[in-house]
Amino acid sequence: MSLAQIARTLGLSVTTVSRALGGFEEVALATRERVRAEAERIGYRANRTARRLQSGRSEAIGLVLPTNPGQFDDPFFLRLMAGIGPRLAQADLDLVVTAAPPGPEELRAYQHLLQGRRVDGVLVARTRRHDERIAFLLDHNLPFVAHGRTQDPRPYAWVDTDGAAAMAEATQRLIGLGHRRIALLNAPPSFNYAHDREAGWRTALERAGLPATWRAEAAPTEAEAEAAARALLQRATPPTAILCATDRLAAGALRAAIGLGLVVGTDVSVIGFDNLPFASYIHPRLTTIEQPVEQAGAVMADMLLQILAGADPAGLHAVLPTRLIARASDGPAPNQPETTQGETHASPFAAAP
Amino acid sequence: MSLAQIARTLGLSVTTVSRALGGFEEVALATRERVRAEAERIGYRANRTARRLQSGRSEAIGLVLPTNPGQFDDPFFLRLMAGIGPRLAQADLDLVVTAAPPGPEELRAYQHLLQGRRVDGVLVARTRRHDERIAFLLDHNLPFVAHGRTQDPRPYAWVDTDGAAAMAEATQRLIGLGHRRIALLNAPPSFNYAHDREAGWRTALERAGLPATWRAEAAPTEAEAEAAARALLQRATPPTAILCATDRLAAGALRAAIGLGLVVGTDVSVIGFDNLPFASYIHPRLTTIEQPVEQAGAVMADMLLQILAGADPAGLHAVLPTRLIARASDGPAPNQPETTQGETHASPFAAAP
DNA sequence: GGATTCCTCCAAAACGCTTTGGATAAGGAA
DNA sequence: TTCCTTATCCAAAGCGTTTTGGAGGAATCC
Repeated sequence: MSLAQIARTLGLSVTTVSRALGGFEEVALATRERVRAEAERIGYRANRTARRLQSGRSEAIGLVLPTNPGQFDDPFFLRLMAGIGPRLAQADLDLVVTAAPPGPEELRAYQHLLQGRRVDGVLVARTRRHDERIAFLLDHNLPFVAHGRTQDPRPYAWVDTDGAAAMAEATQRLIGLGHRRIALLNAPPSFNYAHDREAGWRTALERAGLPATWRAEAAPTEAEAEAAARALLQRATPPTAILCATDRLAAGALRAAIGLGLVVGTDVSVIGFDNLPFASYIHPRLTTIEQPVEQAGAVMADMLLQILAGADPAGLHAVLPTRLIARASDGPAPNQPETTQGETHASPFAAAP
Repeated sequence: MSLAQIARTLGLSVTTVSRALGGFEEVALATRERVRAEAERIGYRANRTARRLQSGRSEAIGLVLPTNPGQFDDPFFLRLMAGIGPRLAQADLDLVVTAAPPGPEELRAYQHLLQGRRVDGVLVARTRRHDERIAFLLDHNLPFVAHGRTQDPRPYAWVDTDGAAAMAEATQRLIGLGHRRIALLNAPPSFNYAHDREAGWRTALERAGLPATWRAEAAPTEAEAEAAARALLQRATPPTAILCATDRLAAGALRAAIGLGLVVGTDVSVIGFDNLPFASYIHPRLTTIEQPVEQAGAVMADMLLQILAGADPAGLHAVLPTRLIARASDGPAPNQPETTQGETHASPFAAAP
C-alpha cells in the first residue's frame, strides 16, 4: 500500500508512479492509465504524513474552541464547524480542534498549534475589540481568517455579520410599529460587535428623527441585563421598546419587564440578537435576528484556502446579511401620552419555527 | 529549528541530540543537560510530521460530528469536546474533527479517516442500537471508544450514562410525590438509550407494585411527542405524570398538556432527560436529568489513550451517574378518585440555575 | 550522418525524525 | 601487556512522498 509497492508490481520506478498519479504530462498516457488502474485496484491512498513531511505543510487547519462553562447553550461553534467541515474536506485538509478556556490558556493553545507546525492556518471566532490572538497571529505570520473585525490596524482576512444593518432593520421595524422611545441594551464595548450594533440603532433613529436617549450597557448575562433593563424601564419616561444586542441580554430584559408587571409584546417590545435556541422556547417567544453562521464558516474556510494558495489576506473581507425572525416579543407601541400615535395596522408577525 | 541545527551548534550528532531530548540513559548526563538547555534556548519543538512518519502513528484521534440540521441547540458535542480536549492535549495528540450528516456520508467520513491513516483511533458518540459505524471500526481494527452501548456482540470499549438508574430515580421521585399512574414517553427502540431508560422506569414501577400501563413512543421531535402525549392524556384514565426519555419529548408533552388546558406541575407532572439548555427557559421550567457529558468525554479520551498504549478494549467500560435537576414541571399528584392519595408534603423543589 | 529535440522514464536527494548497529576511548581485570 | 566492560557517542538506514537532475532512445532537422 505504498508507491513502492505499485512500482514493484508494475516494473516502474517510484518516481514514475508518483508522477503518474499526480497526472503529470511527462508520463506516457498509457503508463498513467496503467498506474491509475493498479492504484485503484489495491485501493492506494497516499500516506499523508509522508506527503506532509515532503511538502512542509501540515495539511490541517486549527480551530480553538472556547470552553466557557455555562456557555454551552450556544450552538455557534457547532454551526461554524458544520460550515467549515465540508469545504476543508473538499480541499483534503484536516480540521484540528483544540479546547481552551478564554484567557491566557487560550493564547497558549494558539502558540501550541503554531509551534509544532501542526496547522497551516487557523480560524479565529468570537474576536474581541482588542484581540491578542489576532496580534499574535499577525506577529507570527500564521495565515488565518477571523470571524469579526477588531481594532488591530494591520490588514487581515475577516468575515463578519452586518450587525449595523440588522440593528437598523430591527429599529426600523419598531418605528413602523409606532414606537418612538426605543432603547438599546448593549454589551460592553470590549466586544467589537457592540459598536457595530449600536451604530445601526443610532443610524435608524437618526433617519427617523428620533432621540437616542434610552441606552444601557450590561455584561451579556441575564442577571446583569435584568438589572440594566429594569433601570431603563423605571425611568420617568420609560422606553416602549428595548432592542438588545444579544439574546442573553434580551432574556434579562424580558425578566425585568415581567418583574415590573409589564406584558411583553404589548406594554413593551423586546428584540434580541443571535437567535439562540432558547429564543423560541422562552415566554414570550423572542423576536430576534439570526446570523448565517454556517455560511460564515464556509466563507472563512474558503478564504483560508485562498490565503494558503497565495492570496493576499488584506483584500479578503466579507460582510454577511442577517435575517430577522419575527416572533411574539414585540408588537405595536402602547398608546401613551408621550408617544406619537402609531398607525394601528394589523400585526404582521409570522410565526417562526 | 531542527535536531540538525542543535547538533551543529553543539558539535554533536543528530542521534545524540535526539536521544538526549528523549532522556535516554546512554547519553551522558552533562550532555543531556547541555542539549536541553540549547533546545530550550532556541525554543525547539520536534517536527510532528517527521516523528509521525518515523513512528508510523498519526498522533491524532478523530471525531465525526453529525451535522444534523435543526439539531444545533444540542450542546452535547461541544461539551464532549470540552471534556476530550484537555486529556488529548496532555498526551500531545491532536483532535481531528470531521462533520458529516448522519447516513451513508457519515460512514464514509470514518472510512476517510481510516484510509488516509489520518488518525490512530476515533471516538464515536450517539451510538445507535444497530450501529454500522461500530461494525465498521471493529471490522477494520481501528481503535475506538464509543459513547453508548450497542447490540454488536463483539467486545469494545464504551462509556455510557446510567439511564436506567436515572429513570428509576425519577420514577421514584414521582411515586414519592404521590403519583400512581406514571407514563413513559419513550424514543423509538432504534436508539439504544431508549431500552436502558425504559428499563429503569419499569424497575421502579415494579418495585412499587405499580402497573406499566401508560406508555407511548415518538420520534424525539416536539411535534411527534406532542401527538403521542396528547393521546396518553386523552385516555379514559389518563396518567398523572409523564416521564420522558428526552427533553425534546418533554417539550412536546408540555405542549400537549397545555393544549389540553392542564396546568403542568399541578394537574400533570412532566420530567425530561438531558437537561438541554432550553429546559431552564421553557415554561414551566423543566425538571430533568443531567448527564455528565464533559466527564464522559474525558473518560473516553483516557480509555482511548489506554487502548493506544496496548490495553485490551474488551475490559474498558464505564457507567456514569446522572443528576436529577428539580425545577417546576413536576409536583404532587392531583387528588383524583383513581389515585391513592399522596402525602401532601411541602414541595421539595430547589430552583436550579 | 551528426546534432538536436522530444518523449519517457529513473536514480537519488530531501523532508526531520527515531532506531539500529557499531565505533572509540577509558577503566578494570587478568 | 592484553582482553573485556562500560560509558559515550555517531553514521547510516528507514519512514513514503515529491522533486531535481539527468539518461537513453527515437524522432526530427540540417
